[in-house]
Amino acid sequence: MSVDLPVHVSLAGQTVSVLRELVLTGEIAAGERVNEVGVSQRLGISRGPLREAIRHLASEGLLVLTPNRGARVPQLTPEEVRALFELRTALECAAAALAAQRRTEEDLVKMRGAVIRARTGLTTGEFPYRLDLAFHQALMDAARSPLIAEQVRLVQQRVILLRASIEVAFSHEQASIDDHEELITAIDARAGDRAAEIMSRHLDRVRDQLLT
Amino acid sequence: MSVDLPVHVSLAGQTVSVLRELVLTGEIAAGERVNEVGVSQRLGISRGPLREAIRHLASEGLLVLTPNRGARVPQLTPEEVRALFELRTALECAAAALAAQRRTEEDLVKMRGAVIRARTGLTTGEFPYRLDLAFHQALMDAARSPLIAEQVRLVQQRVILLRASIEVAFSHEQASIDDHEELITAIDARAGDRAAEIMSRHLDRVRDQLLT
DNA sequence: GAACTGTAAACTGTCGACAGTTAACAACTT
DNA sequence: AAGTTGTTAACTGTCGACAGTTTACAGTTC
Repeated sequence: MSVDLPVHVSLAGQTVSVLRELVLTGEIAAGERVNEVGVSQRLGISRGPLREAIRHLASEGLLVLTPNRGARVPQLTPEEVRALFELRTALECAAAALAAQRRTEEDLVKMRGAVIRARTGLTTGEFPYRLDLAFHQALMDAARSPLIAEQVRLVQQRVILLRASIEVAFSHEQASIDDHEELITAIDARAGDRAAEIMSRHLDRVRDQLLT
Repeated sequence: MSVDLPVHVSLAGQTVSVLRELVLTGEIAAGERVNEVGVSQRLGISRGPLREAIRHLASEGLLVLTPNRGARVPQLTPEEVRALFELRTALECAAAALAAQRRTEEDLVKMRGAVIRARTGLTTGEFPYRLDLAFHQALMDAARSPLIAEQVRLVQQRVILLRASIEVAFSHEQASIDDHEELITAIDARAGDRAAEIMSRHLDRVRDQLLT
């Protein structure tokens, strides 16, 4: 009988979570440098675990390292944003196609639920991108491809980093939800190619929103 | 006038290269554990930089970490190999389609050169996968998508890790090169969809070779 | 002889200090 | 006043040592 309780998480592991939140919420702004001694003292730990956390986030693309000059939060150029979305499109289109092959009825229920919550959330003024992510997450679950899912998660994180400094218009959110419904229809019909196409158009639109 | 000379590379950075080679060549076998004190002494460095290198390779999937139990070289199950190739297919099919859009005449020359070297290399008995990689590299260059290229590099590394303990038959190499020539034809014709299809079939075959 | 318990060795996680590099500022020169 | 050089402060890179955890083994019990 295994009661998985006081899982001792290393300081480095905890620090990864803390730092990630600081970066994603914009508390550490884009372009800002991460001072090792300063942050380690502020967190009450030594530099070792903090360094590990910094390196970890750098490997996720949430920080960029410069030799002898430490880490800073990246501010992407439009060209880099386009490259990021080429990667995202490759991954999520493939996932959409796989989801069309592998989805169960339960997967469809979850995806529809995410869309409904997004529609109601639009009016109640919840964080829109959280609701958007919930749908994409449900779709990834349906695709049943753990490695693609992990890479999608990493890319989406970097997109959130972009959004930290951008306001997205209401009409755009509306259009995204419409895309999601189209996607569900295609995945329901097991039309993989069409699902991939819709996803591609969807992500092109999202990218252009972020580039304005 | 910039003369890029004694670029001081950190110990951690050098160690990443050294360790990566040890893992990819199979000098550290699959399943084997990486002892921090042992390896650091063997390399003549302290545990700090080695730890950073280990974490780095872990983020690339070349090592797996277990809390309080260090790092070992992963030995993938057939299921994990399939998942890895789903990711690879997503990335390389997208790259093939992009290459069909963006390739220049120079790109085509380089890809053809890679195929020719592969054919001659087959008889002279060079490392086959090196020649295979050269083609895929040329294709990635033609796609001009730096982030996809980086991810492809990481996935291919993990495939090399698999190959470290597998012998590939001659006929399989032959079939791969044929696929490559088909790919060049499609990319030459700017037929993105067909290029993606060929790549998909190609990778399915490679995967099945590795799973035997 | 098999299963359990307690102890010791080996290893990972963390810390504080020192060394080397970079960047900013002040003083000096033209 | 602008440019250059020298100095200093801040920060990253590296190291060795200590603390806590895991694992292996010996001893004990049934």
